Amino acid sequence: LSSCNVMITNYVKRGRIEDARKVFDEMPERDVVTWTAMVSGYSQNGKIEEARKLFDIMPERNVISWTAMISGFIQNGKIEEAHVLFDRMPERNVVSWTTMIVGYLQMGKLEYARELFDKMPERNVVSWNAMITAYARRGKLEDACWLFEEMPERNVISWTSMVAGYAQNGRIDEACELFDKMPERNVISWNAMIAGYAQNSRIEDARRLFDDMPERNASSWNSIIAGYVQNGRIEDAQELFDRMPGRNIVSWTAMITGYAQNAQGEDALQIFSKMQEDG
RNA sequence: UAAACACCAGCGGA
Repeated sequence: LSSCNVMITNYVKRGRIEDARKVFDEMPERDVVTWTAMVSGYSQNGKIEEARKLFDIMPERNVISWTAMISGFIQNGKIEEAHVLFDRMPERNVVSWTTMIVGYLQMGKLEYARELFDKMPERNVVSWNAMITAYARRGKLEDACWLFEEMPERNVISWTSMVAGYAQNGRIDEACELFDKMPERNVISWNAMIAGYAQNSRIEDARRLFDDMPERNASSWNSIIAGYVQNGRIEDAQELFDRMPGRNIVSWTAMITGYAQNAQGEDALQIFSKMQEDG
């Protein structure tokens, strides 16, 4: 039973919902985890009606099943349906509340989300982070900051959200100050800071951070490359591009548009053919 | 083994 559940989970993760369904159909017995995994799987693959169908006929539901269904509606832009279920569910936990709040935040209804946040019986670090991120993204940095200071504990996501918020709103020095104070950083924190510098024409600062990073992913490389491209430093971009391990479609496109914008149509075309050779 | 949060990385789409 649980090995079938694992298979379903793995298929869903890889977007192979039909295969998941096959396993589901052939199982001799199913438990609430099985059903919930399928509901979640259909939701994540945009098949919300199918998810709802299963949800309605599943023999038993727990708070996770309800929340999964709510999350499905939200992911598919149906906030009202989500709220109806939220009101109807027999018990709600902190995840249910936070899911609902995120739904409203994604729709830009910050005031209403905040009401729910204030009303919820208990909050955890994810609830706080969701609010902070939404405020920060929309430039309400004072609100974000207030919550950030108010929250009982902060994790790397809380810090990164604040840094990204300042960086995205052009308050790059405040972002930097916060970044320096971070108790721990991961590659996403570094990337947020690098993108902030690159976007504010502080490409040298971006480069310095990039060189100091303990580890880099494709996003790190592409951010710095794009930064050079945007500042017309196509040779520097090219140099990094050549050194970059595991170039992806984003890297290639950045370079091609870089050459195109610099009226070097020939080079752009050359890169394009190289990309095709590379597969 | 099932539900919620952070990097406006390039181009494009509605």
